[in-house]
Amino acid sequence: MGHAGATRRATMMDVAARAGVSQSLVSIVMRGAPGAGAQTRQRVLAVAAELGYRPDTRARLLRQNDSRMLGVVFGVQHAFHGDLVAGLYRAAGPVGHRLTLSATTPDRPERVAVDDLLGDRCAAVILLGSELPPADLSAAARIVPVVVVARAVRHEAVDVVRTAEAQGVALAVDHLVALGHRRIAHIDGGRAPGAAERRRGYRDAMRRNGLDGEVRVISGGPTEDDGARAAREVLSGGRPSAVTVFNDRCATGALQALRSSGLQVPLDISVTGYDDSRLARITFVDLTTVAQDVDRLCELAVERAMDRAAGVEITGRREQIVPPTLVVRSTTGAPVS
Amino acid sequence: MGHAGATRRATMMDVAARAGVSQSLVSIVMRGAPGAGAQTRQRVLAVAAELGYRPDTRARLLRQNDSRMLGVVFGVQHAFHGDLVAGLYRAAGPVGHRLTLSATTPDRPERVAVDDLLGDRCAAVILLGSELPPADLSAAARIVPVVVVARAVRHEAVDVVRTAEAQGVALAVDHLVALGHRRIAHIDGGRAPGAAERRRGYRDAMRRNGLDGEVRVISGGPTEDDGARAAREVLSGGRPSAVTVFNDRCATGALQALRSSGLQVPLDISVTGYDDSRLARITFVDLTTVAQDVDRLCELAVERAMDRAAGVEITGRREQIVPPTLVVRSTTGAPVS
DNA sequence: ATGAAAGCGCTAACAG
DNA sequence: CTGTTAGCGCTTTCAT
Repeated sequence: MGHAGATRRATMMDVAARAGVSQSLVSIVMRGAPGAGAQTRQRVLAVAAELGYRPDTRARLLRQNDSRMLGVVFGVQHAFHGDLVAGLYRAAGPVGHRLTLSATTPDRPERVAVDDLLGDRCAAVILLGSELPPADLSAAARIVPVVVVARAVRHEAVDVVRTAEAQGVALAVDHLVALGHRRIAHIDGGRAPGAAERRRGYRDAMRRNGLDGEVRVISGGPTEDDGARAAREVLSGGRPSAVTVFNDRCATGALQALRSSGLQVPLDISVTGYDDSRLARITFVDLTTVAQDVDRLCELAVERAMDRAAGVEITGRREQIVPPTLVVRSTTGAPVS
Repeated sequence: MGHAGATRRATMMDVAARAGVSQSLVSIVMRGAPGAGAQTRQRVLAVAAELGYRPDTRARLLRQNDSRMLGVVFGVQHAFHGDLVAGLYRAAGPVGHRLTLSATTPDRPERVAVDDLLGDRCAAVILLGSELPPADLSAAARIVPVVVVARAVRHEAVDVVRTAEAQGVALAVDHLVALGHRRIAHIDGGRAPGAAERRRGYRDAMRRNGLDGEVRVISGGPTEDDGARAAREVLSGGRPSAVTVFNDRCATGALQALRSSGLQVPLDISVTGYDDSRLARITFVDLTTVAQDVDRLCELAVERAMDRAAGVEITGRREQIVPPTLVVRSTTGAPVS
């Protein structure tokens, strides 16, 4: 057996008829509102279960005209976005909001994903790592409140919640300096999101530690292969005692290349990553890395989205910046020097 | 400025009033139906754009009472599910169906994700790698057609679309045998989904190749750490010349452990993975692996879901099995022997 | 080519 | 405690 096929789904009317009550009473019972007798309630619930009845969320929202629903655009093949989506569910549930997801994929550009959401009458939309051009951002923001997470977009019409990227790299540099390192290089992320700010964070931190003369940026990228390539370049130019890397994937690639050229980590060279992704936590990688505060980012994003949707007056900056933390593992140590 | 805040979203009525036509005409124009003058059409479209108007998908579906919408439950932190979701969008778009996503996360069990979808009046739901207990599966299937993808659930009420897991490992074994290997071990996935069938595929393939005596299964698991642990065990017991591993993550861990104990891959030992994940494609991993046919899996899943939703009579088995392919890269080669 | 009116499944007054 | 009624924003006859 299985599902009947083209059979109509049960409605409140069906339940009402079968339970011998009015449709409004069924409504009251289904949403647990006060105003129904205990046994009526029970009978209705029994019939509903028997019929496999589920209230139609859309009809409900349509009527209430208050969607209490947040749209989320995310890259379904982007691991960090997965962590953020999980955090958003955690943040939205307790405050009574649902999430409706719209994914970007290689064949489904962000514009399409956002468009989809706009038809869903979300109270607000949250864009993870948005790369939408300003014009599209404006267009969306005209229709619904827009909150961008984990991307430093500069747009007067949208709210932004993101990590203090520069500070993350600074934490890594300070940690290495405290261990006694001076020749600290940086493998950057090229034109990847956040790369510029992390690069700047490295430069500033080096300067702040009086290491202007030691600044050395090697061009890398977001992938393992970028890291491996960059590592080979690092070695070819008077080896530093430590290197801060754009992200964990890139750092993993660099680690691999470093080790396969005979170096010991962290004995000969220390390495830090960024993201605290699952990659970094693998026992034999065990990478010292910078962790973004996912829960905090998500809480702030949901809160801001709800406030905008409710028309709350917001004082202060549209950009909220969350500090990262350093997770020390085993790829950093004192230099032998 | 940004979004006005608690302002009401524009409706068809607003557009109609501003354009000086009836609401029905706006409806005709917005969905591109025939029956509107060219200049009227233009004026309406102009007003809609000016007002930032978007038709309400929910109201539309509610009225049409034909959702043309497929619900998808997926693990948002599961990389392979990301690939499948991308494939589902590709498959559903051309046949005029939308997707509505509901994610499982560490705090959001599959039951909750499915429940959410049931209120959305999807025509059918597609469950990726479902681990729902039979009772829950039955409950869902009573309400809406259910298609499970990438998991060999055995349930009379649901359709299944999955890869011929056993065949995948058999491809790997045959490839190794063709290269001249005989001592081929298998690092399994423990109790992970698909592990049992892949283990069986290994055993059968060995037998078919007359290598019953060489069968050796080492208990592993789905993660890199599992692979590393298993690899150390492999080495401690009379080293095989090749090993087929449960999945790419596990294989990567095994590779790492093998190499760090001084072995050359594939010179001293060949290794195969499973999944053809991004991991396998990294240049310095470059893993020979088994690829699932994502597009085919998704096409079949969407087709089946639509057929069930439309009440099409389905003859033949409820389970559709898609053959995998072997992707030969550089972790396999002839044994030195 | 255009408009009026009914109703999708539900919630929210309001009556009894 | 229970039923009646009026929409939410849209599509869809059916008139005009």
